[in-house]
Amino acid sequence: MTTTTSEHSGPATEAPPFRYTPALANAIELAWQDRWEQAGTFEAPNPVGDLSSFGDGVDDGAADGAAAAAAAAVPGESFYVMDMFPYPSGKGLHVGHPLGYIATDVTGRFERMRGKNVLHALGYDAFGLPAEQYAVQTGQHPAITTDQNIAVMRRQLRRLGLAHDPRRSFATTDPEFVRWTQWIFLQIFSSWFDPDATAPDGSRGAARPVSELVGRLAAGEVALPAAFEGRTWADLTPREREDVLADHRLAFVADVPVNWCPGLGTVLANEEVTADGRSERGNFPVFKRNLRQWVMRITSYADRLVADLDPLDWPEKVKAMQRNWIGRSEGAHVHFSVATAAGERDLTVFTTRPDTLFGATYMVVAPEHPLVEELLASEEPWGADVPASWRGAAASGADTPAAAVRAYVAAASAKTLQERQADAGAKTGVFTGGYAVNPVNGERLPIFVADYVLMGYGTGAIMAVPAHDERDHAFATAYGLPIREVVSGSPSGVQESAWTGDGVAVASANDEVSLNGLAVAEAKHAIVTWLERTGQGAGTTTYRLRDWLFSRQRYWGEPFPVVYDADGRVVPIPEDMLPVALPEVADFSPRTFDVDDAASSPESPLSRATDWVNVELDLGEGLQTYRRDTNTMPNWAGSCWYYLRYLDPFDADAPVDPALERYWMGPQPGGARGETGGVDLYVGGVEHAVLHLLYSRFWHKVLFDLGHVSSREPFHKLFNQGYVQAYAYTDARGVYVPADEVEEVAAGAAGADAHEGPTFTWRGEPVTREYGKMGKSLKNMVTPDDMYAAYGADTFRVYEMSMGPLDQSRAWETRAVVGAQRFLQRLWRNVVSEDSGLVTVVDDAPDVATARLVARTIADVTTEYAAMRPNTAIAKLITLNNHLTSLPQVPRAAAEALVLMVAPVAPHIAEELWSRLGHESSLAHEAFPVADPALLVEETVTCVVQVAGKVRDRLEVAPSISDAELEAAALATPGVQRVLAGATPRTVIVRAPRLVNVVP
RNA sequence: GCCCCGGUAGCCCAACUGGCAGAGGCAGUCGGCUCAAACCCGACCCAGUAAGGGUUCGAAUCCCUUCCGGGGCACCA
Repeated sequence: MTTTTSEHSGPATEAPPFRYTPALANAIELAWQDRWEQAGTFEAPNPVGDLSSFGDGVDDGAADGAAAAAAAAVPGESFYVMDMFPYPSGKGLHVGHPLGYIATDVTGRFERMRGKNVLHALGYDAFGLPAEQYAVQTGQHPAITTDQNIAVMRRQLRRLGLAHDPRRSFATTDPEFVRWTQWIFLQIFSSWFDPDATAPDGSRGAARPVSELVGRLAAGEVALPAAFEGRTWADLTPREREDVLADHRLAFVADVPVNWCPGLGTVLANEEVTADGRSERGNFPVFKRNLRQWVMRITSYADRLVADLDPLDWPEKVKAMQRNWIGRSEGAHVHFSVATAAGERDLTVFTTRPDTLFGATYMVVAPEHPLVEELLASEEPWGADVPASWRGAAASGADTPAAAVRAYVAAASAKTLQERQADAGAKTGVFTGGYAVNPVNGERLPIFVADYVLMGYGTGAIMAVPAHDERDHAFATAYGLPIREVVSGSPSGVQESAWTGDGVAVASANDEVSLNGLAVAEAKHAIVTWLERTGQGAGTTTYRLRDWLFSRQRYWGEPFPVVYDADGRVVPIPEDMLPVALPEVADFSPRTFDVDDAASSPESPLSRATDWVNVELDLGEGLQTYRRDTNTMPNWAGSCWYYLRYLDPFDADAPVDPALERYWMGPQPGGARGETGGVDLYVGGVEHAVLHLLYSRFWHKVLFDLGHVSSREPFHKLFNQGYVQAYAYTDARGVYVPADEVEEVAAGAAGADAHEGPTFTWRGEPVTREYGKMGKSLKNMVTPDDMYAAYGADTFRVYEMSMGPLDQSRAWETRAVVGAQRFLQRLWRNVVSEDSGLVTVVDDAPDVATARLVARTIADVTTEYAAMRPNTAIAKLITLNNHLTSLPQVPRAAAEALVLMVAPVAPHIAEELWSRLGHESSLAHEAFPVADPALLVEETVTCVVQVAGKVRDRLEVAPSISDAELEAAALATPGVQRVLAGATPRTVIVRAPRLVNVVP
């Protein structure tokens, strides 16, 4: 293409006719975007299958590198680069949104020029709340809204010139995609976690088909649960069998304590509830309720999810957040026996400090603990020796433990999670009237109910060791309970405050075991050994991670591919009947409630589609009436596996052809993708550190265990890009004013406060500056469309990439964009005459200085691009460009190298210049320049001569100079001579060829 | 409260395993082009690295303390 234009950048200007103006930039960009699309330039060939060649008939541009590459074998080296895919919100993009997309595009284009087969595509995460809420308001089906939003977003992003393979784009709402999401769900449903199985990577404990478990149950190798004692597998009804299997399935329906959010009308996963007990979306109160819901047994994988973080090339911060969330902690279960009205009961506690067992002085159970009711059965009055403070709040006026505890439990359950956490620190509780026997010394310990112990962690019961646990210490102090030191080391005494540090065990012995004198770690080991030998406990590991609540009471999500028979037994839908599509409904909204109505229950919009819910099917048991599941999957389902579908978007037989998964994602021990395999580069915001990234790792490991994928992790390298933020301004009333109309008054200028920084005015009135998100409500939004119109996409790309390190957040500054534009204008001028439009480069060889600078730039820019530092790469390109500007004539060799190196960040202008330089095909597959090593070696280097660390002189020396020669030369310099003034140096440090330091 | 990351010219940011504090951009100043201005071209100006202490021949870089900013976790037994 050769774009000729006489358009000017503005009406009143007389710019030269071939200047690189925004108008010219736009013309070039649109033309190249069309050409790329028509030629299929960025279509990445698969090694096998329907995408192994380029779009049939569409591609006549055989001259393009992509087509040439496809004709030959697929490159052996693949590079799979991905963005966390967008939710098409319809609100419109601002200049911050494309940051990550540009970054992956730059890296992808660079790697493509390095000869790799680069796969880069973008799909849409299209199920979810905004489209549903819009549907609720307007009655328009969310599918229509979603399609419209996707179309708008596609157009906006296309204008950026992203090198995506358009054939591989999809939305999670596409029926074919939903089909495979449901298929994977059924794979998980049909699997159980066999703790004794070995995974393909050698780890212990792996997913296996449930059919294997059925075989073992039928053969009696695995015992039935206690409820079915005396019966055999063959005796059980189908419903009973399913109940047995549900205890093992990786996806199962169960009555579980869930986070119920009346304001949203749905239940939420733990990860979707904020630390202060509110919904992440909408910020509504959340209550704990027991409800029948789908759950995924992610906790089975807790160990592997922790262990496999190590080999991943991820930011340490994200790894730490995942480790923290999983919260693995090693300790012991210890059995205490409790006498109740109904007889002896076991109270098992979890502790990370079994070495402090001898220091236990009381017990605490969570208000929801099942033992509570048993303890209260007796209804006996308080014993005479029970202090008043143990009897609960005076207001309750309870004269029996049962009444006091019930009042306390009721009060605790009425609290929202938020209230419960707000009260943390103030320890409250009530004595239950019961006692537990400490297995190490037979002491009777009073059992309290207190809400500082959580039912959701460990066993929901603890042994309290006030001397060595701060929480127990606070409670013991408040309730007058004894504090007994069993680990030495407290500086101020344990009566004063708990000692949780290291020390030596004291007062910790019975007839069979003594911990006295042992350090903490040894003492733990000794007591666990004793507990295990005597059957009173065992070493164990627990996790903070909870199983994943997987159902939502919403319309716009994937339906569950199961039905229930007349007995309420879950029956999976056969694979050939997938996908299960959503029914048409009149009302898309779940029933929502008053945000504080804890007693309400969820009611899904699907439950009203009775024709759909009640269905006659033949599922191999004859025609029967079944009931469908009226929940839908959470928004995370599609994003748990979408990265596999880009590889093989049209596969009708599997979510992905295993051969393609191996080629694009397979492990490369010692190579780029390491032993884990996975996507080569995954870029997105840190906000997904635990949610999406943990869930998809879990699904991936199940697919790995079942043999569907060869990689054991989905994402080998993860990169978190920063955010683009912006200044906003408020006037005296606190109302936002348009940021682009605010004027800055320099510090020290007339009228400015000399001591403060710069001040700001809007229409002459002072305004206050604040910093934060970009958005319409703050009147500081700048859109990509604004940038295309004012500068063109290339300038916008260069500016975004040059603002600073990719992983840092940065402030948008529109007035600084002109720097990027000047760079590209100068680049243009170095190749093309602004007056005639003709190419001005000459074929003469570059002078030595230019050749060296070109070589140096190639070497540096290659390093910077490869390390994802486009900001420093651009700085070096600008340096070379400025050097070429200073030459009377630009040599072709230098210009071509520069154009190729600019291509990843500013692809349109680079293609245009490349074309004008006489090349017929796109530079997208052109080899990235390689520096001539001979030119990288400096002829002379500057050696710094220091005396006592201060620079006193400089020498121009050969890089190969020896230490001795250099030392002699340095000592002879006038600078050294002057400072030393005849004295003999004590030491001379020589770091040839760069530095000599003389120590006088 | 605990943990992590950061603080370098007016602003955004560079500086390889410790070795000349400056690559690049914005803003500013001066000059060229111009009737003039903008654009453009050329040149210039600009910090001793948040503060203090330590290690070292030598510290922006390593260690300690403090301050400031950003983020994560927070009754997890």
